[in-house]
Amino acid sequence: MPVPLTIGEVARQSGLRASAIRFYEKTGLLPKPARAAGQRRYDPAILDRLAVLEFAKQCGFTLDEARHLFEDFPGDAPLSQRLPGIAAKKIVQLDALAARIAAIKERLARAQACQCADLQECGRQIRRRAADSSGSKSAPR
Amino acid sequence: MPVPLTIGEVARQSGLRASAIRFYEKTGLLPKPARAAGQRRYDPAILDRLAVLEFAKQCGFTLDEARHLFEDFPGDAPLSQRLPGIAAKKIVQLDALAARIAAIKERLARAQACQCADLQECGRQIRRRAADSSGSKSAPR
DNA sequence: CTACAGGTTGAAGTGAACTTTAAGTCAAGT
DNA sequence: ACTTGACTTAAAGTTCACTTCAACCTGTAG
Repeated sequence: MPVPLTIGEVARQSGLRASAIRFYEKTGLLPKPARAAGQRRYDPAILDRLAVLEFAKQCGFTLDEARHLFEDFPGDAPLSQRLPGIAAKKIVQLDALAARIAAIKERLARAQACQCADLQECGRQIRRRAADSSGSKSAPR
Repeated sequence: MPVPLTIGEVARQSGLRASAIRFYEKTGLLPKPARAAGQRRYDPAILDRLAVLEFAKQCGFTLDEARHLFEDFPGDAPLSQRLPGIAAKKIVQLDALAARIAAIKERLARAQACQCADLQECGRQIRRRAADSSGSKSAPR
């Protein structure tokens, strides 16, 4: 029988706040632990579970997505079995985000080097470019 | 005298909702326009201003940052004069974000290919790696 | 016995960027 | 006169991931 942890000890060891742990439990991300005199007592394995949750959060999953990561699979399936479907979508999103970042850097560089006489002209040029790129794609006949 | 636009027309032409335009005005991002019978009447130049605002938003500036972009400089200075200070910081942020994205993709790929027997082992390995990379950097003596 | 550290709860608050709602005004068309 | 559509306002609601609050309970130390 592993030594049970109080919520405060789990918080210390995981780096989370106790309030976050309670919140995760309330929203179904964590199972309800045993109680001693009304207080939560956690199996140390909770720390592994929280690590997986942190991993998911750091990968940009919402808590809702993380819940699916836990719920939609048989009890102890490893990440290699859980991840494929959801991770593929996430990677597409990440690639899109990376592309956007590159585009933003380009736009910032351009704007910094603009030759406009005043701010209104900057606005006009931005509008012109927006109209160009959304209106007709490359070759109007 | 340019033809004044109602808020609805500005909304149509800018792609924003009227509520957003009112919100921007309330929070000081847009000047208070003239009124006719209580209704806002905009100089079409507002569209250029909104374009600059959209540009700033798309570059990842918060509305607060955008406000500074407008306020901290003499009336009509072009972006080339407004941008340098704030854009440099933003580019650093963007580079950091791009690096994080790359790191996330790597972590996702790793996790998809993990050899763990069960989810708890995944958690253990994540914890081990986290401890490794934060605890001692590269070479403990 | 009392103080105290830590735990418990539900409800409300946070911040960003808006949207929605309710109730009202106004000018033009029929 | 009446209806319609677009506008006006302040206030409250939305989403996400929590935190903070107020009021309470419990085991241990002195």
